[in-house]
Amino acid sequence: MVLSEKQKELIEMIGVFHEHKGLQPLVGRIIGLMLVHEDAEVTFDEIVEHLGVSKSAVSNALTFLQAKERVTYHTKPGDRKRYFSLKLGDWRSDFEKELLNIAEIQRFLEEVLDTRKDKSSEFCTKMKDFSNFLEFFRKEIPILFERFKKQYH
Amino acid sequence: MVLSEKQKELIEMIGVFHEHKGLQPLVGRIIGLMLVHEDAEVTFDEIVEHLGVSKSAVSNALTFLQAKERVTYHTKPGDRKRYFSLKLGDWRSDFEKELLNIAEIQRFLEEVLDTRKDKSSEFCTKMKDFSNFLEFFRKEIPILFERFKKQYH
DNA sequence: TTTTTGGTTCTTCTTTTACAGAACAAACAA
DNA sequence: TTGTTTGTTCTGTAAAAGAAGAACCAAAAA
Repeated sequence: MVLSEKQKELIEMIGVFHEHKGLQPLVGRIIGLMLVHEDAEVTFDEIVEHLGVSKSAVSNALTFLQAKERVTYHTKPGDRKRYFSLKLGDWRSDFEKELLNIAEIQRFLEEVLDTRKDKSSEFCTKMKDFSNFLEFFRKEIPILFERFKKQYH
Repeated sequence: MVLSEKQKELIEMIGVFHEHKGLQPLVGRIIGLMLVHEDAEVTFDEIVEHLGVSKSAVSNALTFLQAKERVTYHTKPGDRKRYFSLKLGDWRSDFEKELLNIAEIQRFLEEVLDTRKDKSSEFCTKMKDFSNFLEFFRKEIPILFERFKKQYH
């Protein structure tokens, strides 16, 4: 398959987006390539060629993506190549995990509040306020997912 | 002020938490120090001493935190020191921005869907499903914040 | 005026990241 | 058997990150 300019551009944009989330550049671009690839799956060689990187870099990136359960591969009879693709099936739980994770700061806030003597200060009130919201948020997220499921299926 | 073991531990934990979000180590620890500090505000020197880092590192970290509007300082009459503290007042909009930002991937998903020929494939269906959820999510987040405000105030 | 305080900027150093390239290995093919 | 395909692992390295230390500067104090 040959990539159009538009596709190459999308790969870069998706790559940068994932870089901002702390993933290494190549990892984000592999995700981009898998998303735009017409077969929705790519071989090891295709990654090497389309992204112009070394085999070792690709091997490490794929190992990482599989460890994080973002990618799997399957094989085809009479073909030794692996066909790597995104585990898009899990987007729901992945996204939920991500949301709950950013709310993890609540645990630290509560611990900090425990250690503070000025419980009724404006500072503590604001922290408590935020902590309460995060608690609320963590309870509401699963409900939000449920509502979506019912509404759209 | 002298920090207890518990407080030092909290600073480290809060530091690591922020490192995972892509902030540089010292920045996360400064946030931790400001959270546990009994005055809820720290001077430049206190940061240098409590965290055992150089003045230049502290200067750069504080510049960064102020640019990101996470920190401000005020001064006291007859005292040349700056008292730096967290801008905790904005937690609500900050957190909302963070949530909407992680939903930004939807934009790319829609663009990818545009370029794909296999619109009715399982792959595209799942992407569209995710994209729909993200749209739903982005609309619901502000509502969630509103509900919290009413419920707890 | 000179000195001190509080902080910034510039240069340098160390460590880590992200990748390249070559050697290697396992499975299959000839 | 020998060679080929499909990756993996090991070693090296350029570049960037993160911070140290010294020089520097502006405002206030002496």
